Amino acid sequence: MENNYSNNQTGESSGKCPEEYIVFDEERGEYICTLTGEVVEDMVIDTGPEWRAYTPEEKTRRSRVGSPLSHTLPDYGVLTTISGYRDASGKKLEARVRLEASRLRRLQAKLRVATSIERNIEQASREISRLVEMLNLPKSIIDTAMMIYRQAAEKGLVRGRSLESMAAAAVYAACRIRGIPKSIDEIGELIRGGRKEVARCYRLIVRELDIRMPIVDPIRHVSRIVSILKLSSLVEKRASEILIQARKMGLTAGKDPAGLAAAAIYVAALELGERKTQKEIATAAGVTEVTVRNRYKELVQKLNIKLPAQ
DNA sequence: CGGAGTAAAAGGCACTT
DNA sequence: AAGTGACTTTTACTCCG
Repeated sequence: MENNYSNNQTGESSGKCPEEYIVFDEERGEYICTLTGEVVEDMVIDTGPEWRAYTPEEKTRRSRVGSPLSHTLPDYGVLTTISGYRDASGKKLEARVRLEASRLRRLQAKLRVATSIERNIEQASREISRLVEMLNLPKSIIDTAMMIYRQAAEKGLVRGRSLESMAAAAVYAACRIRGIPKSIDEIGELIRGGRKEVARCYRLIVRELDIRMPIVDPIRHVSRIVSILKLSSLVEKRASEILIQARKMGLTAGKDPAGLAAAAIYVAALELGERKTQKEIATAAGVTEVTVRNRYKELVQKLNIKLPAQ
């Protein structure tokens, strides 16, 4: 799996609750501190229907529905240019006129590129909206994704790649920026290229546009997984504690946040007698059993967690 | 079946030659 | 630009209670 969890900004400073760790939790409408995991401020915000984004019926939405992509790009390949050094009747043009013609030609070429980019962006907008809707993401993601896509398009990154994949990558990037824990797979399932394509385009975007990408806090995965498995909020709380502790010990750098969250939940559920199988947790988190095992073993060992006798 | 463990594959990143 | 190494997760097993 793509290993972009690298933790460059290892801000492991143990401040009380510095402002930069306070983060808005989209799914729950709360401000939480990612260091302590506590709710900083309870703000009842109506996030509309989006709050159901992470429920089990996700599965049922996996089907490929939505408007089919149209291949009817206007002007596809058939373009008019102001050409040559002869006029309509075939006479050679004199120098001045020729200069004028070449100026127009350049202008037209520029304009053509500009409008073709516009058209491309417009189509991408449809695709992005479609993805955001199918993933039940907040509408505001569309704007973020569009910003990213626009920059990519203007840099000419879309040329030669599928618009679909680039749009999907923009959506994923937007989620990352906003700290929404959507996986590349979830987005990849909705397009033809699949996860691999999305991942490739995403990396390209990040590299070429110099976007500094915040790593997704594993704690953000916790509430999602917990709600899928219908575990108690005690488990959620305890799992967050474990993750905070793990981060302090530098166990989180370079690891899949979803895997970490899954392992923490597994441990927490075990401790609190709300046992779930590794398999259940793994699939809910979108990782493998083995990953859960590895992470969980590491957590138990390095954090000296004593598990109740089974 | 759930859990534990493992070897081998595969992916992606930071290096070098 | 291909090669290498030190990572990761996944796949596909085996073994145990």
